[in-house]
Amino acid sequence: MEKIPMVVVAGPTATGKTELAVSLAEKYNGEIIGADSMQVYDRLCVGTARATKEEMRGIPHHLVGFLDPKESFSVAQYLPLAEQAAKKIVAKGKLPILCGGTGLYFSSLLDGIRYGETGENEELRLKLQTEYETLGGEALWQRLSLADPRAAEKIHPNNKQRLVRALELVESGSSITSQNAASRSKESIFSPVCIACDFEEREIYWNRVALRVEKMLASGLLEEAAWLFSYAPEGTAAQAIAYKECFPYLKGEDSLEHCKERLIFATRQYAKRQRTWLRRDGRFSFCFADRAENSQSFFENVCKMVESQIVL
RNA sequence: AGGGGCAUAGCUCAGGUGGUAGAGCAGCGGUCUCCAAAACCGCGUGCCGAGGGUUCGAAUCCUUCUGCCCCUG
Repeated sequence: MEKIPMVVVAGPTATGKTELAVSLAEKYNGEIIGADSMQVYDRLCVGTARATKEEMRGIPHHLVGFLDPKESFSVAQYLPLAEQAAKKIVAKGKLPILCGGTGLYFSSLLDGIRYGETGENEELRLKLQTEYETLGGEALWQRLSLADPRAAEKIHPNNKQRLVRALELVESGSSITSQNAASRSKESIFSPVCIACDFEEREIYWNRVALRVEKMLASGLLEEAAWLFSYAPEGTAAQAIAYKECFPYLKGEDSLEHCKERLIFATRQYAKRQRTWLRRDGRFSFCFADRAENSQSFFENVCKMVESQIVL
């Protein structure tokens, strides 16, 4: 089967992915598919730095802002939707442009991983979470190391989330984590050009982050956070950076200054993890905006790269 | 002007009676196969303000200088 050509625009937050993706879509007759675990939510615009109507410039965006913030969401649900969207775009004779910062989402999509067969077992998971609290991580880890030694080897006893998930798989009898790696990955249906937006000078990047935080506050971040806090304080959406940091202020537990500072730190730390992910993925070429003379030449360089690697 | 206090990591600070320094935060590196903007792991990055003295040995004691803070006029 013919592979689907795709441009992937990734990179840490606040590096200009959105703008670049829209420009590429305009130039190459494309449509954008979001690859962002938080931008999927409806009504969370400011805090997730979603493209505004004006910024989209009429380019269709898929998998962005379509989900109620009360709903939980995960890679497993994302992958089939993204694949479907890509196929639809290609069927229209257009170029799919994947844009977003969630490494697990875009890497899994590009690798053709299927999570579907080993679904989650809510009841068992809750039980295991309780056991983690009462028995301790070490005890659960021992259990995992008997049932699935190879998985245990890779998971630290302190890592509650992964430990519980691995045991959930083992004890629900569906499969074991270490076997999944081989069986779940199929051949990728995409032929991607992968671009990672970033800034070479850390100081320049940090200034952008600080500026963006100011802009968010000016655009009504606190109001959005207050709404989310009353509407869905527990779900996946409430974990998002920006909202999470606003909550202590809204509850009157901390000053706005302090929350702002913590938001900046959290954003920087998140960006660091994103870079680690991108480096490890290995498919991405880093494009440094602060290395180009201006935004025009930056865009031209990216276009050259796209054209050299993809048949349009 | 006189008296007192403080100068230690990027920041906030620990370092009884002398044995060349350590926490938190920040930072850096990493893991990742259904919460991933999550969760987790690893790493101290230092002319201890400057000079002189006492001592085998000074961040620690003495002294001078510099800078900041407080009090009295």
